[in-house]
Amino acid sequence: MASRRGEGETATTPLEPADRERARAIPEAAVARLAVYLRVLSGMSDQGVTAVSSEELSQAAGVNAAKLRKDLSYIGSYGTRGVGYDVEVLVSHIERILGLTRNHSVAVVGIGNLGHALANYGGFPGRGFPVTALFDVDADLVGIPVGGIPVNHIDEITAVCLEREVSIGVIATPPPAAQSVCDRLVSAGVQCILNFAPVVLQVPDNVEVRKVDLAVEMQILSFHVARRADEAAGVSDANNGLGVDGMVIRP
Amino acid sequence: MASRRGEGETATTPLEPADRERARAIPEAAVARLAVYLRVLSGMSDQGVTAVSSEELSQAAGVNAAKLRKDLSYIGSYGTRGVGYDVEVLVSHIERILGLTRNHSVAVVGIGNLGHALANYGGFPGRGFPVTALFDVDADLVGIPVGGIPVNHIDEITAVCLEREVSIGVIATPPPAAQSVCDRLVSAGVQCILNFAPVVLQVPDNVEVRKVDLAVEMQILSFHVARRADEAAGVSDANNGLGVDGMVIRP
DNA sequence: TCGACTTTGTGCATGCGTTCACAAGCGGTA
DNA sequence: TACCGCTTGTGAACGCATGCACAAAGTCGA
Repeated sequence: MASRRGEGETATTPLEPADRERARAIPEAAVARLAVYLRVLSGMSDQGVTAVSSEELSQAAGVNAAKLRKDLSYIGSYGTRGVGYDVEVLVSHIERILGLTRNHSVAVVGIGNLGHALANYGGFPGRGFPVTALFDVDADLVGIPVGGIPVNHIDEITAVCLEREVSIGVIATPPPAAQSVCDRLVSAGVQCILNFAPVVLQVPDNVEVRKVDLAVEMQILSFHVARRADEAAGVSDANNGLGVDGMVIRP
Repeated sequence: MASRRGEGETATTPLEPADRERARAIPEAAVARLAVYLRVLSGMSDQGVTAVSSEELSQAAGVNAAKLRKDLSYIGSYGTRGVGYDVEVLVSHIERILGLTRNHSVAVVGIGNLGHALANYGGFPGRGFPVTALFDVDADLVGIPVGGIPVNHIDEITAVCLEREVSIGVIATPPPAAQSVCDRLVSAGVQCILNFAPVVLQVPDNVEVRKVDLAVEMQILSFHVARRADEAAGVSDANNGLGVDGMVIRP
């Protein structure tokens, strides 16, 4: 209702000024890793582990220990020298920094194969992201519940998103529809979009877009396959010097 | 056929030594963007566009023009100064560099919601990635075709992957099964893996893994929501310096 | 209480990727 | 043919992220 994000934001954690400053300084890459640490830590917590060292945690998360410590230092100093980190403490601080103390309701647009998969994900791994709205153009789908949530028609995006306070929109439509859907989400006040359509979305500056592009991922892998094959097939190492260091290699 | 990658690699484009050297020097980030350029260019090609300038192309791809030119320079100099690039020429060179001249057959493991979606993707947007094998543990699924391909039991991974020369494995299983599936794929000779399971996979050095982690993506978005809300709610800018002792905090 | 050992937090250096700015090169035109 | 304007290709500067190495700080045992 009237709880547009305008003012007090008192509903959630206090978020002290110092943290806010810190949050702004966290490198994007570190944020992504924090999310991974959080998952690993949650798993440990479930198994009754209460303390962990940077070495253990880094190994479980598949990163360098120094990098992990630096990442954690971005959110504050919550470790104990000589001992390590308290799992619960770390979990709660990472959750706070990542904004997981709020409830982010999610809308999925495009109930095709992928949309179904997303709708059934059921809040996504771990708590925190309830899917509260589904949309599609197809009239045959409208009204039918998927994963417990009824599908609305795409024309209702604005109304429904505002009503249910959707903060994250997921686009799983065919490419041609993506930009139009994106525009509607934006006009409904959605400021974060996760885009699965292979399209470069145009959005205002105040909207954050992340894209998941399967074709691109496959092609990157393809590149590596090709590189590997070339290395193997081509003269194993007879790249007889020249080049290597500097990109430049002119004929 | 004896077309294992052992020797001449005569089946596909010649790939001259100079290109091989160049390919090795292409930054990972640039490879990802090349894939995007390729899609944009393909779209232009379909619409009958034959030439394009770096400015136009960069705008369509959502990147900086200088960056685009540098990215293209990694694969060679195929533009014409004062004119721009020939769309077809660029398409074919990017395809070659990305290794899309070969056929990469794909195996999807885990035919749940996501697996269904992937199987039905039908070769993925654009040509080049035929899904040739599906696997699941569930005996009820085995034998039933999904997207035209019959599902095999997970125990058959090695045999089937070798037989169908699978070069890319996609893991869409629940988290606990992911590592075991990964190991099987690796032992079947699969050197590239796209992992949708929220798990950090352990693989030998010669295997390339890319992961798509929805939870992480959502959490990154959540972080930005939180940051935005804080900026809006918190005294608009009264971050009156003195941000902790810490580093950074620029005026 | 003291000392030895362990692990964090971080200044610093290194390397990679992005951005800038401009010379080189090409087509069109007189 | 010679000039002019446009666009590419790239050297160089910059900035961010990674990794190293060590001092600071805490625990544990004697």
